[in-house]
Order: sequence, then C-alpha cells, then structure tokens
Amino acid sequence: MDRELLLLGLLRRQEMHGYQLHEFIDRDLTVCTDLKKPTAYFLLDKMLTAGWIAEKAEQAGHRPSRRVFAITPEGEAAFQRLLRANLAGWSRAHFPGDIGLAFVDALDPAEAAQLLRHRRDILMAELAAARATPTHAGSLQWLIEHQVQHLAAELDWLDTVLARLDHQAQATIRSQARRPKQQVAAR
Amino acid sequence: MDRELLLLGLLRRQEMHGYQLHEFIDRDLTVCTDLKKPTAYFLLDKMLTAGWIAEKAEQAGHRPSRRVFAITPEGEAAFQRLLRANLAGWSRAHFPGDIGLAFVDALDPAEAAQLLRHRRDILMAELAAARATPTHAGSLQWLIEHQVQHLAAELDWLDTVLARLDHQAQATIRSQARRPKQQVAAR
DNA sequence: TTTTCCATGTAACTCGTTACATGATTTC
DNA sequence: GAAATCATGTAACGAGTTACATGGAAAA
Repeated sequence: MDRELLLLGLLRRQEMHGYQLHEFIDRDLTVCTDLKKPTAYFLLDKMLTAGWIAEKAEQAGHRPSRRVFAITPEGEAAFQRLLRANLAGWSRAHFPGDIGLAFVDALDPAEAAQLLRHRRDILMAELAAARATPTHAGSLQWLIEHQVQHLAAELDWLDTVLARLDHQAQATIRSQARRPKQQVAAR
Repeated sequence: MDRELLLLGLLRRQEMHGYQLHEFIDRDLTVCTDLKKPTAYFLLDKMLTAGWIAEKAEQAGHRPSRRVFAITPEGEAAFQRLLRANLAGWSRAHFPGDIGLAFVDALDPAEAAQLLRHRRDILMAELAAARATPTHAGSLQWLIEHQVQHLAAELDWLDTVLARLDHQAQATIRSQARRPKQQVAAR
C-alpha cells in the first residue's frame, strides 16, 4: 500500500495525469523510490475503481488527450489511514549486496577489494545524484535528506570493509615473503 | 540471484537439507534477510535441475526422510560467478517507511510524533534482536554487523525527525497561546 | 527525415507469498 | 490426549517487471 500512499500524497497536493506522476517520481524521487510506468497506470486504474480518485479528460494543444486524476473524499480518507499505518509501522530494508559480503572470504582479499571498489564507484555516483536532486517544499524533502544520510553511511561501511580487506591482503603478502617456497595459506 | 547465492554459500560450508537451511536463515539471519519455506524448496529444486547441487536421501531415526543437498563443481562455478557479480554491483535499498515521512506535514505534528514513537519502539526491538544474534565465523558476521550499524543510523535519523516534530508542536502551542481565540494556523 | 517526446496502454512472465496438505513423532 | 516439531511439498494468487504497441507532434 506504500505506492498507493505515494500517489495519493502527490495527487493531494495537485491533480496530475499518469505520465506526469511517473515523470515526477522518476525525475525527482528516483534516488528514494521507483515506480515503473505500467505499475503507475495499473495503480491509478485500481484506485479509480476503488473511488479514491476521479478522472477527467484534458486536451493540451494537439497532444494526446490526458486523463487527469484528482483525489476524492474517499481517497483523502484512505490517505489518512494509510499514512498513519505507514508512520506507526516499520519494515526492514533489505540489502542484496550484503549476501555477497557474507561470503567474501571465499575470494582472495585483493580481488574482493577490487570488486568492492567498483561497488564503491556506483555508490559515490548514487550519492552525488541524491545530493543533486532539486529541493522540495516541506517534509517531501526529508525523503531526499534521509537517502543522502543513508548513502553516506553505506559509503562509510564499505570503506571499513575495504580497510579490513586491504589489511588481510597485506598479511597475505607478508606471509608469502616470509615463506617464499610455500603455497599461500588456505583462506 | 541473491537468494541462490545465499543458499550456495551456505551449502558450500556444509551440506544441509531444506528444512535446516530455512531454519538457519530464519533463526540466525532473520535480521538481515528472509526466505520463506516454499521459496527455499523451490529454489533448491531449481538449482537441482540446473545441476548446481546434488541431493541424497538421509534418514535420522524415525523422523521424516531428508533430502540432503551438497554443492557440485558446476554449483561452485556458479557461486564464484554470482559472488563476483554481487560484490562488484550495487542495488538501492528501498525504505517503505519513508513514503509516510514525505507526507508527514499532512498531520498534526504532535500526532505524527506519537505515531513515529511507535515506529521507534519497533526499531529498538529490531536493533536489540540484531545485537542478540549469535556470532558467526568469518565474514558471515559482517552481515549482522552491517545490519546493526544500519539500524543504529536509522534510529538516529528517526530521533532527528522526532526532534523537529516536537519543535513544530511547541511552535503550534505557543501560537495558540498567543492568539487563544483564533483557529490553529493551517499546516 | 529520422529521432525523440508525449501519453496511453496490453500481454506475458517472473518472483515470491499465503494458505493449505500430509504424516509421523516428540513434548506437555 | 492435545499441541508443537520435523520435513516435505502443492496450488492459487498477487504484485511488479519487461517487452511490446500505438500514433501524433516537436525537435534534430
């Protein structure tokens, strides 16, 4: 119900058509959430039949006709309900990248570090993108702010992991230097 | 492919049956990831047909017979491939709870704070659970460690949000005291 | 003139969950 | 004797994605 809450929240401030909603989310909120076009249209249709929103046709010049959606009183009630439920609850974020980290000791620490530096590049780009997103009014901005904080924390964590791996790699090199004829110890 | 990587990684250290795998993930890794029983069995069957793992029947006393899975050379190759892909890549974590936050200014700040304090209780419990999970050998422990760091950061963020809301609530009370006959200013 | 933008959608598919089913066995 | 544990599954459903389709208008 979180995506419905998002759409209702946006329509509450201003009536919009589907394309416009998707564009806004894709352009200004992409660092926090994402909503594909077919999903957006599907959810809007669902909310339309539920009576949460009402549509009206609109024509701008010779452009394709738009279905402009506005929130209804039932929609406002649903918004209030969903908002309270969302704020009072909490659901765990999942980090797919952690699963690899759990088995990183199956790899040579130097190679693992190299792979993770690639991850670090992506993270840096993401952080830059988050910092570059235009500012919004009110608490909508908190969404971006939280994301920036989170990404900065992720970068910190990744750096401590990299430091550990570099340390391990150094230890491997030293032990190789000490016993030059022996195999590298099993990791 | 992250769940496959998880299962392969666990089977690499020790051969296990489906129930045992699910139990381990549900008991020791629940703060980081989750894998429902039918999903586990489904993935194991899929990996079996793919030749990544091999099964053998095992009987322990008069208990139901188990299908014990062990990783095959093809499975090991897949593990190596998936691991490298996972480590080099990154995918954004999504925070459903943020969507509510984005529209928190639709509510009275005092009520919003009250709802978020409920969220805070859940977060605290989750953090305690993460800290209480048994320690594992090697980098598997990093999974837990990262989760603890993340949850602590989330708690911090929530507290700054609560501080802001309390501040807003105070401002509201002051303005009400100053103009006792007037309506509360629209938010 | 070819590409991109605007604006809508449909169909097929994947992934994962929920709910249910089985049957013996140990624990309360 | 009832309930929980062990160990396996199946069937149905739902949410969301990908890929595709349409067709005119503006931009390159």
